[in-house]
Amino acid sequence: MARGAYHHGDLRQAMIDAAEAVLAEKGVAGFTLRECARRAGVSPAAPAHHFGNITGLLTAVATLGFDGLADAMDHAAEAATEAGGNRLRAIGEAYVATALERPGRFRVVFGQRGLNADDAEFKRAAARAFGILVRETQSELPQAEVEQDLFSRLPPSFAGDPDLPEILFTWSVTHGFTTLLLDGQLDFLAGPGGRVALQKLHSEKLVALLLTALRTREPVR
Amino acid sequence: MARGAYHHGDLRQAMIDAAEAVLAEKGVAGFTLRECARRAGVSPAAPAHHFGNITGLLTAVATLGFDGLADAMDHAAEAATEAGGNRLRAIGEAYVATALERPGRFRVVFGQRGLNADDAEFKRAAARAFGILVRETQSELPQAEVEQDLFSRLPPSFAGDPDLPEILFTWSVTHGFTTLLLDGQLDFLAGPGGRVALQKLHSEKLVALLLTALRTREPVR
DNA sequence: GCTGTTATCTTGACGTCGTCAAGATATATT
DNA sequence: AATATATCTTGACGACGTCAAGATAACAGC
Repeated sequence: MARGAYHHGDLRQAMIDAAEAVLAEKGVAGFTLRECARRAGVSPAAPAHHFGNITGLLTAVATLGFDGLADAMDHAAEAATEAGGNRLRAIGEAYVATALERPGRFRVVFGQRGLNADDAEFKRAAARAFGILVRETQSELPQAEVEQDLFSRLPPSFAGDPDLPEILFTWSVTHGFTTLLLDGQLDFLAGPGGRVALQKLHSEKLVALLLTALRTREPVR
Repeated sequence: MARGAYHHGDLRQAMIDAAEAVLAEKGVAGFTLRECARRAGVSPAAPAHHFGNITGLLTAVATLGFDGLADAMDHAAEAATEAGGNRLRAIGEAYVATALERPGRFRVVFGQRGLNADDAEFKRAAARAFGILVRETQSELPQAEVEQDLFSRLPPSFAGDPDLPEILFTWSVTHGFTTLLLDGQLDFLAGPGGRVALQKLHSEKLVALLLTALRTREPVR
């Protein structure tokens, strides 16, 4: 018998599914715990045993969001290697695509509704996603003699790392574009189906600019 | 007698001040209309006449947010020219600094609480801020023969513009870093006073990478 | 300066929200 | 079979956004 299969069957999973659906439909602003419970067919107080409160539910969704990003990036990088493509471009595209595919998750991960940042699973997923970004950014840097064990000493104290600027640069470009696109800030630039067109612009042009910056590595004043 | 000075004096401004204070203290998640009304010393229904509903109030704050960004960028660019500095670096620094100074405004502008995107003032402020970014990014591009009237045909239909990738690249880097910093995603990288240190990293390193990419303008595969 | 009009704010109420305490019910354990 | 534990319901509480109706203050026309 499956764990958690009592009255409902698997309320924990049902609540997460409902939460993702509500988030995708109504966004973070329109998200309510009661509606998720309603969709799962239980009373409003039922989820408390599984998640504590609404923050716990959102943290669970955010954990899935980080793991989804990490899975997509890992898979994309591997596929790029097999196809002879660039790995960093692949993970950038995967980042944007994953956010567009499951906007509910992404909005929770980087949204303003409170999360439980102390949650162990959440921290693990976040560190994993960031680790992939670190690894792929470093492998794109011109200096070949980069210490390979840098990833392994994550997460404690990344500050002072010589590659930190480039890592944050990569994340900023990718995350910034994704956020602007997903939040509709770029909608005025494009007509119908505009987000897909902008997504194409990202993978064809913005990633090229990113790679240029990383490979040049010359101080500019 | 000042416009809007009836019973309260100037409820519209008082509500906006209260909203910014609440946003700065409790973030977007903890924001309520009733608390703002309480701080302004009026009943919960009073603001309706000035803003319609809570979305109207947030839209007013967001308008201030865009105008604040535009003011800061404009001022920084002018100061940079006088001091012999780089204008695009200056507006990037101003973007980050403004967000850190008034996180409440920034969180509303780019947050998940609903805004009224049709509001005329809001659209004007948004177009103004974006226009500055467009202008300064273009002036950094190597091709000197850029059509100078490009800014003036904002906002309708920016799509298809040859410089759009670079413009979005600049915005993505700047906005992405600001968002990650303000939302605490980078807190694990730095100790106490870490945000200021990361802010310094941005202006010293990330902007340099951005300028490198813009000035090179070579397709990278 | 008085009166009517308009703008502003209060009052009271409605439905919904998150959460809690207490009780009911089904599974697990012994 | 009896007990313990996990799960869910019920009922309630205060707080929320918003609305309709009424009160109050400022303005406008004469």
